[in-house]
Amino acid sequence: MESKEAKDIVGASSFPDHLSSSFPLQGIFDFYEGDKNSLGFMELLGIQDFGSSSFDTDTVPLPSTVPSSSPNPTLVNKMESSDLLNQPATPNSSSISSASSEAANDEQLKVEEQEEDQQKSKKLLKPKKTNQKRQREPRFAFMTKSEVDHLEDGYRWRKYGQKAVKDSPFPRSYYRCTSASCNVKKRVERSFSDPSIVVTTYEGQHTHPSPLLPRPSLAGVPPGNGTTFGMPMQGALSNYQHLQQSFLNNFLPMNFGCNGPSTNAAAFLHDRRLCGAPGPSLLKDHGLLQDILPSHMLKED
DNA sequence: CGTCTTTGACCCGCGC
DNA sequence: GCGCGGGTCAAAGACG
Repeated sequence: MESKEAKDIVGASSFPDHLSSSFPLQGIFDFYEGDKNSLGFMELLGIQDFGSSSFDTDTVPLPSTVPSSSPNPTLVNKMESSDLLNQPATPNSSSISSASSEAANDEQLKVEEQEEDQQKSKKLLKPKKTNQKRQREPRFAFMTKSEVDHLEDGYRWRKYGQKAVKDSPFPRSYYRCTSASCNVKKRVERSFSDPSIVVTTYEGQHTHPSPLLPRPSLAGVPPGNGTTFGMPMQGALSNYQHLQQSFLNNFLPMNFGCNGPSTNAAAFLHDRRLCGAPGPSLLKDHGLLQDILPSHMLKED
């Protein structure tokens, strides 16, 4: 497990014009670690939220399917074509999980019966723990330009599988959070057309703090401190709340510790998370967006 | 010895 | 129904 800590944002790139107006979710900025030879070079290329409904298995299509007409053809085309932009954006994603659990209760008996049947008919096979239709957690993917596949994110992961990806020479790795009772998974795969790009897809949200990230300064930080960065407050963006939360919960906690000066956006994103009240209520403004997007992009007139 | 990775087999959903 | 591909399981091995 390598340690990859982005030290600084050397520059926040501006968005392509065609993106800035059509895809508010995308954040493109660069992180560089001082020593690029130590695997620190990382560039966050894009963020994508998949919502929480059932999903297809290829939500992050490989660049090979994308015409290369832009500086970042994969990302651009993918983001624009993704129906995530058109979906209800699950503003009340919590209702989904509750509905799911009710459905799960409802199906419990059927499931148990099916389990019995299955075990009878497959005594020689490994008994499945459940025949329940898999309930998918909200997923959240982003692309990073990195030399390493498995980016350190502050949580401990156990690799439980690796599969070859169709039409790609690079395998996809499957990780699960090692914390008991935490059901978060992540998939890591490298882009085919641009091997320097790593696509990381998180599924679910951590139910525990980062085990690798000491937070000595947390107690000393007044709540609401996240608004002190001078970013413009914009209108509510509830559609993105779960996206932001996923991002904060899953990715940021570690690459950017909270001890250093909050001179990089990710670090102060992290501070926001730590200092603010947990939950969506924190993110009444643009939240993540206002953090990663250049301020001029947030002005929507 | 505990933890993690590897890897082949299996399960499952989906498209044809 | 069948085949394909993605996702998961779990035994075995590696490693510190």
